[in-house]
Amino acid sequence: MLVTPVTIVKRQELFYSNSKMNKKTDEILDLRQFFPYRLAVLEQRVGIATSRHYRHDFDLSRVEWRVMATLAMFDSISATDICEFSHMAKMQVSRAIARLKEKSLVIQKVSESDHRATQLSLTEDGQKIYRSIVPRVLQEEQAILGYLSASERGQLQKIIDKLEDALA
Amino acid sequence: MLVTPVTIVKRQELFYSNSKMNKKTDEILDLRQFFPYRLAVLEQRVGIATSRHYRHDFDLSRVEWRVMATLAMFDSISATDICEFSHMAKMQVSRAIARLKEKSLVIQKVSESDHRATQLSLTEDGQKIYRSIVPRVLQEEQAILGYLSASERGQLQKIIDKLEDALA
DNA sequence: TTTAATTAGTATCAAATGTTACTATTGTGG
DNA sequence: CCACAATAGTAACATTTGATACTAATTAAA
Repeated sequence: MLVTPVTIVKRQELFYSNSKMNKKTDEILDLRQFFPYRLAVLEQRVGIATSRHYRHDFDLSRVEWRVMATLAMFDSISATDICEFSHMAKMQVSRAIARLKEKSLVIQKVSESDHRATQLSLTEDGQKIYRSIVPRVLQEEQAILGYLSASERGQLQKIIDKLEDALA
Repeated sequence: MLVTPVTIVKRQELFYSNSKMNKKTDEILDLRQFFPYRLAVLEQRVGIATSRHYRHDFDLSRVEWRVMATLAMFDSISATDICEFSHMAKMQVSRAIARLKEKSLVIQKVSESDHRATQLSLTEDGQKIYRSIVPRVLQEEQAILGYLSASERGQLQKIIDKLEDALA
């Protein structure tokens, strides 16, 4: 069981304030209030809760799921487009496609207009699996967001929008 | 360059509303509005921005950094306590400790009271490096949060609190 | 006590991931 | 045209990560 931290620096002001951040440099950082850390912990938990629905039951990795979710949004799309759309590196996407082809969930054919590129799409099986996953992850999302009030959900969306714009 | 999605389901209501989530199941999920996905993308960016300050300049992995940050908060602590406090698996922590010992940033000695357990602490060098990192990551945090208004930062903190309580 | 069950930490092996470089194809400047 | 740069996708290698199982030590149970 964990004892009490030696020195917990009060960082409420830091988190809240926008002031010029020149506090003493040799202070102890309280990880539990450090935004990047909190975000990482939260993301991990949300990711675990969500990925159950495709990993456990359909043996899909997160990258594979994202590729499928991207393909479902487009008629036919190249691997590079998937990278751009889904914010993943091309090697990740390439490998995910390879596995999805093995599982016959995705078809890949050389593009007519550019013989370097390929056109990808979900197979019937791929679509079927996709359609079974969607309501489940949506329900999971709603379960999680359900812990927030309606106005908090609005705030959250706006905040994520802002941060993404800023960090893009 | 990416073409327009075939069918973008309007999911604003879903994201905002708390309603009973029985929409048609065979809809297309718009990844870009799906909370777990957005959170993952955001977390990745924040993580990259933050980790620059210890990875690039001190060759520390994220886990190593977290172990150090945890050690800095306690006089002397066991590996298991680090796991519990920092939300990491024990194998991750064990490996991070091994590397930190190689770098002479951490000392590990067998606990007096329990000869299975160990007591860990930062070395002088470890403390020195820690103290150089803290102001940098704090500044990075502030730069990121600086894109939000003061009230938004407050909202964000409250929202993370709520979600973490719920998902714990 | 002696035995069984639990715990702390690590070793080991398989799987996933990152990095670099390669092949094939297309675009571009002379 | 032709040489050269840029692009799409993959291969190959090194490194990291995850899962399992193991050793040693402690606790609980009979």
